[in-house]
Amino acid sequence: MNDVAALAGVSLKTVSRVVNGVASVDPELAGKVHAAAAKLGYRPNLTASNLRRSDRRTSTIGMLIEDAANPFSAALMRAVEDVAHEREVRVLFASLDEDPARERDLARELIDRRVDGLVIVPAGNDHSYLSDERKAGTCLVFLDREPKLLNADAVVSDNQRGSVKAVSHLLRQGHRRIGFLGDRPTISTAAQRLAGYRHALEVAHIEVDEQLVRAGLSSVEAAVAAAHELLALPDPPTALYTSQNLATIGAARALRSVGLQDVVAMVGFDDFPLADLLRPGISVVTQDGEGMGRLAAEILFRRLDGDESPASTFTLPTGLVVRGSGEIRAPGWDA
Amino acid sequence: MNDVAALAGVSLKTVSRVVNGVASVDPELAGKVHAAAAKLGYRPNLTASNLRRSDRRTSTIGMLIEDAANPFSAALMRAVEDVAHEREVRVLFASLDEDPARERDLARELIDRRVDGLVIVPAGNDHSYLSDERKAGTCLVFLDREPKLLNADAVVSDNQRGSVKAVSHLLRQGHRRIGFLGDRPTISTAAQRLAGYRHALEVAHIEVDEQLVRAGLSSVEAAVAAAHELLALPDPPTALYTSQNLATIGAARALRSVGLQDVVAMVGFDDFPLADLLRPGISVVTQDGEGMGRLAAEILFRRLDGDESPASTFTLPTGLVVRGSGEIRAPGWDA
DNA sequence: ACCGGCCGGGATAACGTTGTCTCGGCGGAC
DNA sequence: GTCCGCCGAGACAACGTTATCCCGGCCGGT
Repeated sequence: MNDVAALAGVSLKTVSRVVNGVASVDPELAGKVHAAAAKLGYRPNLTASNLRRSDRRTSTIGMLIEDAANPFSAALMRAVEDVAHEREVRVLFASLDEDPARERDLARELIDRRVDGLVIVPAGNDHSYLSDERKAGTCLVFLDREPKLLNADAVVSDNQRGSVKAVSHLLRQGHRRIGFLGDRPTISTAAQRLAGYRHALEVAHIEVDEQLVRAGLSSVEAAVAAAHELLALPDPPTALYTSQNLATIGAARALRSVGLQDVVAMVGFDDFPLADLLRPGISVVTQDGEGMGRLAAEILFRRLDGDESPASTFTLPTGLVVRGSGEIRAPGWDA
Repeated sequence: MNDVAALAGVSLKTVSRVVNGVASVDPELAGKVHAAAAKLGYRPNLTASNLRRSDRRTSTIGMLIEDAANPFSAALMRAVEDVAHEREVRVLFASLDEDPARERDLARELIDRRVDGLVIVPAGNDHSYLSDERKAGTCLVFLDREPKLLNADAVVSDNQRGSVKAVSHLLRQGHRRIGFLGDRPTISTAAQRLAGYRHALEVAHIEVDEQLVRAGLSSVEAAVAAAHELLALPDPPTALYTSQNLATIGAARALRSVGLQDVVAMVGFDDFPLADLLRPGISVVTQDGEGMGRLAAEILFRRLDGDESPASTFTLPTGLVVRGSGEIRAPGWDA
């Protein structure tokens, strides 16, 4: 910038003004500055600019997600990116792989990098470590899972109700022995979905058979194995509720490998591409990943624009998409 | 930092030393500094630190991709992130949606933000705008598509050979009328895949029927429509080669909607989850997205570590996964 | 013609940190 | 006992930009 000023024969400040497009600069001087900048290949240093600027904004937000390669996380990222892009804000991301320590370290680091705000799909169950940061003015929005031991905005799906929707649907087809496949209950969404399953059965006056409940599945392979175990029980379930994507895919795989896909009903939580092309199509409870991501980003930017209202949690409704697998009737049921 | 220094009764520089873990600081002073920092909730400002530091590294790389929500892009991102993470480097990303102007603007902006390097899945066909930046020392690695009018490293799939693999496989099942569905040929990978299709037919002494070639498909819906058009021809193809993910899904959808999935053969380029669960399973040519992403990132970091060897393009081989759809024989063929 | 106000541009400091230089103190050796 | 050397810590400048303040000139009004 110094060199540009020298070459254009103006002061440093005038170059700064021209670069920032301040209107009150003499067009002739501005032309000289532009010419000099072009000749020298001058590019402004946005990190230095940010350091000095009074608004202290980096035009960068951080996003901590479960795994960038996971389709649900990817949808959230893209939605957040789109909202940020409208404001010329870029996104710094990192995958957590469900590791609470990694969440803590990365959240701290991104804050130290002076991101304007942070969208977090948390891995841990204690976010009190962020309370100082929040007091210091960092904007935080939790996504998909609520914050624990911390007061902050959140956008989540109605996991429990979604579960109830899935299980009631199976109950309506006459099923009474419904298997549950899901992720580790330390993950709050997984716990809520399991709670919804229990609740739906309870309301229907069906006692939960703990043999049919397989939580703690964190891979397709684990889900396949668990589904096979359930199907091999002396009194196997006539339907499966798979409370997570990988569990759904694992169960679909397991059912097909033993040819039971038209016999055992199943409903999954969370949609996935091609679910409709399978035979039978997989019925699912849907959540609006794109909507959740957009909303989280919008809340974040509203906070950055000065919204000081109390933190709150936005719960987005789920839907039920009927494709065949969830409408398989229980044996001997003709309602 | 000033306040910490004051509270600890030491100089600014000593605080800096303690924060950066310089060994030669008196443990007693270090303790005081740590206590003061904790008391004041001091957090270092990494942007300022980076501005001043002599290595001029932001520990940030930029990544420009097609669309974060697209599974192939997502796999690339995750792979790059993993390599970066090992070096404590974070990733700033942006989706381009195949818009060359967006590519140019975002590349410039990320460079102005002083990312240490850039991994680009380019949208445009002229990267000469980056030649100044490259001369100025910015490290660039192109991913999935080679740079045009610019000398830079690249990691790509062997698209043409992969296409040949797919088409030859169909030829071996006796097919002579093979439809082509693909993306816009302005995208270099799409062009290479179309070239591979033409080449394979040429080698087999089969003239390309231009009626069977449908390029320019950029959505599942367009692919569905194009597939239906091909199937409605007076002399329809007996097999389809779909040279891209969305085209493959569109064709699978179209075939199933008219019940021809066991009659018309198909092979797709690029694998996708659940391809094996469909009936018939979809045979595909696979590319190693994770490997490509990792390699691109590794090349980038090698450059950042000072590798000055001439830029080169790394071409990764493709594989063929046989699942059923590609092994459907041509009518009357019993080889 | 003189004065006041307004506006464009320049000098200077500052943002929060680190590199460099220097100084002071302590210990060991002659 | 004195001197030298080494090591730990502080003072100061600098990174590349922008905010603030001020100055000078021009124009309009009296």
